[in-house]
Amino acid sequence: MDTVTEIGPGKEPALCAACAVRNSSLCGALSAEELHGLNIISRRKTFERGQFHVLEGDDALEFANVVRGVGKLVRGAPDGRAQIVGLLFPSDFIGSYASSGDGAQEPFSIEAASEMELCLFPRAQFQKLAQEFPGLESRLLARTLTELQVARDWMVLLGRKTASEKVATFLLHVGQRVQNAGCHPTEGFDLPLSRSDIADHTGLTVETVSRQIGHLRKAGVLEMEGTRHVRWMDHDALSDAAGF
Amino acid sequence: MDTVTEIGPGKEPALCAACAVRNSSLCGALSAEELHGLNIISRRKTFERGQFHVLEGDDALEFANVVRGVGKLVRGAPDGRAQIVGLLFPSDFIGSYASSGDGAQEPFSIEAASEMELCLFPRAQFQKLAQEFPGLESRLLARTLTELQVARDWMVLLGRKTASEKVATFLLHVGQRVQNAGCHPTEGFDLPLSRSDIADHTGLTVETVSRQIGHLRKAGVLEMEGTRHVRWMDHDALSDAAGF
DNA sequence: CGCTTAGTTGAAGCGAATCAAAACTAGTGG
DNA sequence: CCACTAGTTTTGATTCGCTTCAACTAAGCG
Repeated sequence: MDTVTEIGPGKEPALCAACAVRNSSLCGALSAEELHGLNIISRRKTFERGQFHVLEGDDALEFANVVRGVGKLVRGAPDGRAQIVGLLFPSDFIGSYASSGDGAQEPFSIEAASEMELCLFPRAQFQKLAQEFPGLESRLLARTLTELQVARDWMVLLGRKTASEKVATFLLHVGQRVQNAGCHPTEGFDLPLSRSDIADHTGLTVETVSRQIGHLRKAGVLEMEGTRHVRWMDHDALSDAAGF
Repeated sequence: MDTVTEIGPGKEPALCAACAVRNSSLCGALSAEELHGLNIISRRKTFERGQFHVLEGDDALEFANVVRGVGKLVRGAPDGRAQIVGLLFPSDFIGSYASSGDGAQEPFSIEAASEMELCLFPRAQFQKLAQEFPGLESRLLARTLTELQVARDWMVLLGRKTASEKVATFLLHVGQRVQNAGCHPTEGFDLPLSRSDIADHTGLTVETVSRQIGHLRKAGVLEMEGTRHVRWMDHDALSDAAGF
């Protein structure tokens, strides 16, 4: 549960042109020249489950793309309460990019939910690139708008949905995201989050999450193998259970 | 409770250079030339309390700036449950601007919480302007990032705060926003939202909101005149009650 | 002044949290 | 391979905070 400075294969030179998330990430729209600019300033870093990329309140020094794995954006209270305000999947961009202003603070911690690989860009250098290539900023705006939409959708869940609706919605969303990443539509997937993470994302407790998953299984909406693998989901029934 | 097509003073020509929110809004960073471009395409429209600017699912045809009053971003469920996912104060920008893609749908309804005046820009024309003047897009990005931060902060409230913390936090936030707009720091203000709106924003019921405000008053944290006017707040005590 | 809507207050019920413990998993070392 | 430990998930019993339902009060408006 500590910040990682150097792990696994450690720093690796980035090879943007051959990158796994090249097309779906921010980098997708860049020309060869622009891509080269990114290539020079980027480096790879791997995180094991539970390790932090940044901590709430740290100085923001880097931007990043998720290359592999799943991450959590966590806001924590001193008394132990925690809320996951967003999930990070491959090709997602990390960091509150604003063209002006440096000395920014990280608004939440970023923790690896599974083994996770990031492609890091030093803040100042990335900002300079973004000013040279306005296409980068456009794409950042589009991504930020999507994130805002996702966040507001989740606000509806947190404010107005019941426990069972929350869990059903969560499974539906994660199922979609995971399957998009893997590109195989209907054969099950591994949940990237623990029960405790699901609780912190849905505003529930571990016990309630566990019970609600149990209900969905008994109702035949869902079939699981172990605690993490979802074998299949009745998408329509789950969609009903998710409730609007 | 219907969409308004033409009301009050109705369409007015915009006079950007003399606009009340000229400096704090998106328009603040524009040159005389750019401002002129906006001036030509914009028009003013006034909404009475309860009237809608757009409805969830409508085609998105316009962007706007809030000039006066307060608005609500509302997502509603068929069964009557509603969640306010954001508030609009003077100088706030309205509309999910993405440089590409037209045919967008409004993701939520926008309703006037008090009398409200907007400065409207036709979608296509505004997009063209934004492409000509990249400074506009930069500022849009900065604003969108702020909104995202606000939304995520609110997720923490919805997911993990108690009823009394929610209400205290709400009062603190609205107090700040209203006083920023008016620029008088410590002499009380009018709540722009009804109890029912507060409930829909905090994920509570009207009754609970009412009771919690009552508690805060009895505790001497807050003094009110009627149901809408806050005479003064013990900022420190309220901040404690808001809880992190 | 009566009518309608908004806000407050009280009593009862319920959904999710809390508390407690058992079942299961995964990792470690003998 | 199994015993041991630590962590996660499930299950059960109980409690509590908020909702629901209902009545009442205050405020706005013809």
